[in-house]
Amino acid sequence: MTHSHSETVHSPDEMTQRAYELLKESGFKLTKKRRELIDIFSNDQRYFKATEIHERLSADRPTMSYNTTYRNLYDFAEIGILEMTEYNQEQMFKVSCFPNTHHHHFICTQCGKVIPIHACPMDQVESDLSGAEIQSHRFEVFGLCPQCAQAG
Amino acid sequence: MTHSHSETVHSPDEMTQRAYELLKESGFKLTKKRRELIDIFSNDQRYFKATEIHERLSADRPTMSYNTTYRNLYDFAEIGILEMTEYNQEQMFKVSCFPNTHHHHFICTQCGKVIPIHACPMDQVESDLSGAEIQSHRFEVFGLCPQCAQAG
DNA sequence: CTCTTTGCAAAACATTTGCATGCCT
DNA sequence: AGGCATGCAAATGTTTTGCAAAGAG
Repeated sequence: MTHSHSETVHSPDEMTQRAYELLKESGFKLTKKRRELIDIFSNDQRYFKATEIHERLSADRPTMSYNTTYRNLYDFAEIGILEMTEYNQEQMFKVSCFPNTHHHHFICTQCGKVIPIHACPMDQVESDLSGAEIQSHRFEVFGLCPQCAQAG
Repeated sequence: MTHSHSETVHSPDEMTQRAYELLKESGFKLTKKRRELIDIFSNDQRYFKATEIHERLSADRPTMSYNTTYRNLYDFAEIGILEMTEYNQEQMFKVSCFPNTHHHHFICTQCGKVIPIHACPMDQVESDLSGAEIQSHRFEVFGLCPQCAQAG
């Protein structure tokens, strides 16, 4: 086990604590199901499909129902516990990077792992967009991570 | 009517001809329904929802069925007649930019209009991604276009 | 004790598929 | 004529909703 990209990989405990704080700040209750959900994301800081999450939660323990899973995933994304994006025609979820400095991601389309990208294109675009009201931007690079590229 | 961003707005005829060529090259037949579909996109070079397209096709003429609409939208995206992206939790479609030089877009989240962005961040990211196999990238800026910003 | 969260079931919605008929080339 | 395109209807898959019961603070 090497620690590549250790700059953005935090310990499960750190991520879990951060998630609990965000729940509290936003007035959500900390339930057993939510703890299980947060555990999955904290222990594997990559992108998951909603169905993958639901399967994991159903594996050994009593199932978390689909609607509760979805409700929590989307709620968590809204309050900043999770990052959400879409690729391979699927909605994907990952625990938010922490600390939350602005950055972008390379995302492995096979395993969901991310590699941080420090360049941000926004400083070069303002000139093209005078008069427009910028709300958000998205910059993502997709491909195979070094591990998946070797395996394939 | 001013011609802002005229560099990427081509005449409906140009877009239509280009679409017909792409259909032919890819072995698809040019049907009446497909011509209607292409007309909509050529005459309004912005992003549309699939449902919006379907409604337009159903407005005065005999309806194009949903499955034919979807089949064609996704087929057209695959052969390069359309560009496809996702925002506001919806799959959106727009006629491809022509000529097809590499660039990115500001997209108005209200009306679907686009403004080209000429900067591409990819030249700055390679160093972060050694060992990875890059397949694609996505860079999009969202907000309100000058017209929608003023109206709102 | 109160209010949120959860489960269940069903609804809503978007997309896909199989198959018979119809239309381009 | 032959093969792709289309419509219909139904299946699929994902996300949402309403409501009663259970759990957290």
